[in-house]
Amino acid sequence: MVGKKTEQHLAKLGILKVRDLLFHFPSYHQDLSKITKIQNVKPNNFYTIKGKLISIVNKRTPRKFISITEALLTDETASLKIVWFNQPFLKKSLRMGQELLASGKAQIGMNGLQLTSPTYEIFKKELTHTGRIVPVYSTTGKLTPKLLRFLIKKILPKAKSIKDYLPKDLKKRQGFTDLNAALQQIHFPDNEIKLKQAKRRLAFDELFFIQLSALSSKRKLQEHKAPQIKFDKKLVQSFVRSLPFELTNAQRRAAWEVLKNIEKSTPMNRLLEGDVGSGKTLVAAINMLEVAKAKMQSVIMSPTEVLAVQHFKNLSKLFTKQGIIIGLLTNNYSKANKNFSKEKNKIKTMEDNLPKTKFKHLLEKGKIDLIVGTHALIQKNIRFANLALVVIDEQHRFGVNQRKSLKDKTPKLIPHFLSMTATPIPRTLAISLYGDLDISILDEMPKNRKPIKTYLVPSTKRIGAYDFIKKEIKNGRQAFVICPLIEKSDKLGVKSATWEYKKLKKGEFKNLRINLLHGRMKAKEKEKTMDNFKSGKIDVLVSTAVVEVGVDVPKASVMMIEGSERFGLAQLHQFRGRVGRSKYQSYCFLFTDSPSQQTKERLAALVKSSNGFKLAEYDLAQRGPGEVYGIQQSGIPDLRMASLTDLVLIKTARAEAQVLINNGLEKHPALEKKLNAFSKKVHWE
DNA sequence: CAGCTCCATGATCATTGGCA
DNA sequence: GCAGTGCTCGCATGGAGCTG
DNA sequence: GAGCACTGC
Repeated sequence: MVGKKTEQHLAKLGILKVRDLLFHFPSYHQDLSKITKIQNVKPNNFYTIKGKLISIVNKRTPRKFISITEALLTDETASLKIVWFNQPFLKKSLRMGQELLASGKAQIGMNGLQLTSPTYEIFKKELTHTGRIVPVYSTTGKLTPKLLRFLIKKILPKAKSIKDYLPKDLKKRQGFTDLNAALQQIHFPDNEIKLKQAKRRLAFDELFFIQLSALSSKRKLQEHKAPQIKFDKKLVQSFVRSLPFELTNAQRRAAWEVLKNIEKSTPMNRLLEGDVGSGKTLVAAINMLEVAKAKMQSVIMSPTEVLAVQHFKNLSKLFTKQGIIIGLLTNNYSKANKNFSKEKNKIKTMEDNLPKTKFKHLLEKGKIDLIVGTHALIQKNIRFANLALVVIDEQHRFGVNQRKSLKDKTPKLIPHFLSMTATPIPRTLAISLYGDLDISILDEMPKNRKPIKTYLVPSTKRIGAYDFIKKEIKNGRQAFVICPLIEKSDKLGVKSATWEYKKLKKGEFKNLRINLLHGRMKAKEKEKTMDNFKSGKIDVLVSTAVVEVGVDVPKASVMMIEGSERFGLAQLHQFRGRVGRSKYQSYCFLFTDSPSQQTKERLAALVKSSNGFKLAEYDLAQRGPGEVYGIQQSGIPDLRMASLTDLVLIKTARAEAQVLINNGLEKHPALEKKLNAFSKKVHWE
């Protein structure tokens, strides 16, 4: 279809077929449709002018070999000089007296007004590069915007042969244009209105397929059966009562949602969102308890071994009196504890360091009620007797493949799934990202938790902050110092971790044990540093954003963040969550050199609110969905046209997708086909 | 550190006055 | 498969910020 | 000039 050279170039953009090219949407449009009379051209603005070419000259600069082409364009009001660099061929390709259009910025040269390096086009009926609303594409290497426009314009007629996969009645209902028309208009719009319509239609498509794919996989899942775990009110009540603290309302609500969910015979697929410390594990625990009492098994999977061990310890403590057998399975450990009710608060070890084969055997026989482990391990060759509940920590969506791999390990029923994440994604957004999941949110912190005192510190009080840290450390606490960069790439004096580390070590904190942590260190070093910090061998840790999620350093009470304007709110919030994990009052100091009012407001939001969800929403509104922490990892395909902030469109997409699913997709083969292609693209998790 | 992409930039004329 | 014709687009370089 | 499509042989 295209020559091989351009084909190669296009391939770099992922464009292999004509179709891909048609769907290579402009990243934005430039409105060059207004033609200004030369008379009215003023310096330092961008104009499109139209006029006759009355002179064109090539010059050379004396020193360097730069060629300059000067032309004079005249319309009925005046004439204007145009300057191009390094393209002497223009003189040949343009003829005197020709009508030209040129778009560029007007500047004052020594010799008066001129248009510098404008994009130009010989006037004809069908303009493509100027004198209209012009598409601007993302390009690579040798491809230029002009070339791409040329190619696309050439093949645009072929858009007619692509069938519109959206059902007619849907289009009618929503007032959408045809796909063909939308494609025409998205590339070469006739006017703003038609462009908007096209955008809306294409944006809808993107969101629609996300929803459709999510809902259809949700429906598929519901065709399977899951073990029903009867809600045992007394059990839950007595367990909750036995706890040394009270549940938050959010926890009650979430636990209830889950309990009701696993009571059904259709498999649960639910996402539990909650800030660090909001008590997600407890919600899971309540349900795992029920499962165990129903003589079934649950499993909880963590991303790292450290976290798995932490969970193991916590759950062991929690279930002290429940007579549940808990197993831990990681690369280094495999053990199983039984918690007896009679021996007060003592955990009796049933088997420690037992060989993995034996562990697996016990597991398969159903002798272990609750298994804690790492993601990878549990998916390896392990069999369960009757797995009923799978809890996944910090892995937002459980892939179909992984799900399958677990399904094979258990007789006939599909277990219930509960994913937990500490990344607070606003509900509205979460619905569109995780349309196949039900969502529970813990947006409330336990009462006994002291909110972290957060301050935006002016540079004049920096010394005071350091003094404060020293005081805290004297009292046996520890502190983080977070910097946005590793090395000093200071164009605008942004703090870097290495730099800051050196400075502090020599200066303010020279009497303290201080260490550095960043992403370019070797894994072992990182680990060692973290361990040292955790065990209190280090007072101050200077670090970049790599501080591991979920690390628990109880004695850390100060989080100091340099260049805080460079982080998203949600991320700052995550940092803040690393501190204040115990009874001590904790603090967060934000530093910024940015004088901008907007950043100040943003940071002020952080000072005011300790609610991760609110902050994420704020980020969503202020900086757009791309900036919301955690979106990148969500496995959402690139949205070119759609914006995740367009909640109205998301809702309609979801509603329409629901209608389609309910009525049966089979009636719309084109749609089904497209959906399958889409699902294939997305399902690599 | 490398490899890319994105963006801004590139060049000037002619006059004047004093001096040899 | 090869030559001839006619079409469109065609700068160069450096620093910058981003990602693997 | 580089690519490329189209034509005509």
